[in-house]
Amino acid sequence: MNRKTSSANEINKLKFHCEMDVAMHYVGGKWKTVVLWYLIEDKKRFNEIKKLIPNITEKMLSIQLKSLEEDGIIKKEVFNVKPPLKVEYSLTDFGKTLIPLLQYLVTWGGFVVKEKSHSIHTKQ
Amino acid sequence: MNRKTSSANEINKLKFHCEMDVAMHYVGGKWKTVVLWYLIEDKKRFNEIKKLIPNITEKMLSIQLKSLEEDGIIKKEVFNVKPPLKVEYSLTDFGKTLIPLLQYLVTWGGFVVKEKSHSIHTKQ
DNA sequence: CAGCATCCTTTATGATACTG
DNA sequence: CAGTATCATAAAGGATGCTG
Repeated sequence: MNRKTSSANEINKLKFHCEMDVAMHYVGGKWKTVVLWYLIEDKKRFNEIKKLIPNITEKMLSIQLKSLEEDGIIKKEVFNVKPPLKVEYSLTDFGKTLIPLLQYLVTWGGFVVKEKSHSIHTKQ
Repeated sequence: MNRKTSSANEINKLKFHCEMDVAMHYVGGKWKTVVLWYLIEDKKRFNEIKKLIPNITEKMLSIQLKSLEEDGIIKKEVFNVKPPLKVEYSLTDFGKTLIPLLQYLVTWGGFVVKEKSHSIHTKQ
């Protein structure tokens, strides 16, 4: 695999130094991977996601959903115009290409929790 | 896989909401994955990494390397005490468990660059 | 229900100069 | 060579109240 990534990539006016930058643009930050994780299973409504992630604020959830939608990772469907609104979020086909990555992240995270809780790992 | 992650995990005094939080703690941020990517191949010196990532500042590289070392992902070896110093950074065994993830990230990033540059993907 | 607006604090990142 | 110190901005995150 090529590590000599001296040329910059450009996607929608954004410049990236390397493929890693590109990937992290889509899944980086504190919340995106968590939100996406809960959308793998099935489409969900705003408050469903909110309840699944107790410590996220409505503002942050709103920002993440908007960002993911703009990036084409998820799609938003509005089912009625008058309150109470019904809105559903789901992965796009493009977003589904992230599933293996999300699964690996969760698996690795779980692995680390086990390792660390058993104090197998120490600082080197 | 279990998505009901209501219980918090704790690693070295840090609390995490779910496995995803844990994983992102180790590889999140703008630089960590990039730095780690260049360390897969072989151990490297500070200025070697710096040259491979032209737009990183010494300060940021220093912060990332310190953080990765504290997390046990990389190890630092100092070979002489008097300037000019020789310091080498390399992945620990624990850090090497991240390699598949890093490879997937780069592969996915490359895939996206291709897709987007061909305008196959549009906002939904 | 599904958000947005506002104000605020905390992290992250950056530019530049300097040191053992 | 391998960093640190300082000053600064930008981005992320959060609390609270309000709205169509």
